Amino acid sequence: MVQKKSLDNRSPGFRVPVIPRAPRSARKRSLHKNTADGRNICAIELLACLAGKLLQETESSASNIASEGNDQLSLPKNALQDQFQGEDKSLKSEGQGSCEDGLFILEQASEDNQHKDFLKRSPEVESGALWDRSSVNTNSSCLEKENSDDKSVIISKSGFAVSGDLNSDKLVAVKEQVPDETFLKDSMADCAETPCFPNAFSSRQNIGMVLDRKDDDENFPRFYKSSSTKLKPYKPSSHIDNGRIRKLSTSKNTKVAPLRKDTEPSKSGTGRKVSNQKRRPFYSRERYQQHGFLQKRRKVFDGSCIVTSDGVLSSESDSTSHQIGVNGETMVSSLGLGDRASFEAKNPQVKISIKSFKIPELLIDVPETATVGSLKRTIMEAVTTILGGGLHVGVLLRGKKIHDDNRTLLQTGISSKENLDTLGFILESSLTQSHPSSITPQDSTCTLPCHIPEQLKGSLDKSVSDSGACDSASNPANLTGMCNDIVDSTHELTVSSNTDNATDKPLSDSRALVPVPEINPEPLAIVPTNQKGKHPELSHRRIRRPFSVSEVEALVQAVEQLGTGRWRDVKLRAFENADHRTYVDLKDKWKTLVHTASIAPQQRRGEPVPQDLLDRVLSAHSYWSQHQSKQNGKASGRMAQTPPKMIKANAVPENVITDIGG
DNA sequence: TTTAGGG
DNA sequence: CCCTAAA
Repeated sequence: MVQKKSLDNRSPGFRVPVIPRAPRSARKRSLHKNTADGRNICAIELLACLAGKLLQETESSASNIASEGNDQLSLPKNALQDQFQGEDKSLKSEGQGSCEDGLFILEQASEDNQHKDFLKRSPEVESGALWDRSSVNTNSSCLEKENSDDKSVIISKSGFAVSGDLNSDKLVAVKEQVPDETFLKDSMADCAETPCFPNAFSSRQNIGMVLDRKDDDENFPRFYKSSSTKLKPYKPSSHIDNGRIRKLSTSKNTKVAPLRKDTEPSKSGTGRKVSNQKRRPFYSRERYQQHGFLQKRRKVFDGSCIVTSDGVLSSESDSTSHQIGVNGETMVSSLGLGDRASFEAKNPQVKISIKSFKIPELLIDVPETATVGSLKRTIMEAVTTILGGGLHVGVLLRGKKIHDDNRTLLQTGISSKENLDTLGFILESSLTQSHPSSITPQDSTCTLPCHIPEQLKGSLDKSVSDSGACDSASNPANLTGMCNDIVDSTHELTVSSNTDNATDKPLSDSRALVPVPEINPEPLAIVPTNQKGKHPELSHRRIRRPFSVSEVEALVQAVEQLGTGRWRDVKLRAFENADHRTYVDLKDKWKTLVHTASIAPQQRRGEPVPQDLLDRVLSAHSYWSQHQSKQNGKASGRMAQTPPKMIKANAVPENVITDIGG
């Protein structure tokens, strides 16, 4: 996108990068929502768990569909209804709500076989199509109402959105009514050989990504409280009109994006406001959240098949080992009830089943005119970037992080049943400078292991606070609803270069990503469904968006030519279309660039900036320091006389320090 | 609004 | 990135 401005032909221009959200900048804002949320999560997961069991039960009795790796668990309508009754009801009704409630309905008229087949070996697996499908399937299995010819699946964007009435306790109770483990075990045995899911889902950690929109604080509460309505992904017109949106969006840079494609570039403005008025790339926020999306799937584990709802529940068939279900950020485990004796006798093994990992929050910025296809790719890029950017796993036991990597599981207590229940894993971004803040044990707001790591909280908070920024973009429907065929050729959203570095390795893992929910092929008008403006004061800090190398390049070039002190011009010149970059940002960036260039490479952080660029930074910096850019610029109107780069390069020998990096 | 700097 | 004093 962006980069319309020709940078003198010399600059390759830059593209607005898709930057994975760096947890590092997690701002701890109010945590008010967290507590409640955390509870709900548990409730949700519990319910999901229940559903899983029920499902299992139903399934087994109804003959095994396991014939060929069908990952789609179908759950007879009745079963669900009966079991959930009230909850179900509320759920459904909620599901019918507008997208604001985070629920979508998926009309899916396909046969299991198709899906199975698809999942098994679809060439699209790599393209992201899998995401769509898997999402569908995954979700389908959660709450699926099966009809003779078509199914309606209620999907929760942000997890199992059961009614707000449910609380942990209640759920716990419910859970206990579920068929015993043995039963489950048996029923699951049938599908033991079934490749429950594509490779990605079985042997390696599953990564679930929840694309969700958190428009504003209201969302959380609303999400649970729900009330009414019919289902539809979104209503293009039922909400605020564009004008309204725009108005609302102007307050802060990171607000809602206008739908319209608009108009011509505003001639003068460059500041945030102006930017907003101009075409503003819709600001999307995909965040994974701890709501724990309802993803139930089967897993084959040494002949046993575990059905879990995000790790809430897992059963083991192998008495000599433990199986631990991992769930997203936090994972829950349950130790089989098998006899311990034989277990200890042998060389005990701790089996850990990671149901899914949620990837850190993603922030994607794409133009309104971007196609769904490109959006998909963008997301994929972002995801791979995150994965490749250096993720490491953190192990939590009883809410505490285990730092000693050399200790054995036995030593750390991970092998003991009691502890397994409190075992958790968390993905942490290496990009995050933040020291893995140890999770506070007190976090366990709920009875069950539903620890919410600080980081998570942070991001949650952030999302909440950033609320305004999100919007439609995250509307799942927009993300995956469309088919890939539309693979467009518009490169508007080419992902930034900074993804390059990391794309390699993770690529292969991309399959493991389990995006989530979504769907509903509908026009993707990006409709900011929420009207914010609620708590302006909560207004947020803009999300951190590291400059990509190309951006830096563009900046450097512009400064070389314009000099420092003319940020507005720089902005206009090189970042006119980068609405999220204000001249202040550019100025700040330059500031940091200068600093970066002055320090040893080892001290630098973040995506490394090519040394040559840094050299240019120093050159330009020193040059303009002596040449009062302002004066020159104004006076000559053109700085031809004071050619930046080249001249400096030669004139300023200091630059030669290049390799040293300062 | 834009700069310039400190936070 | 944010916040602001100044210009």
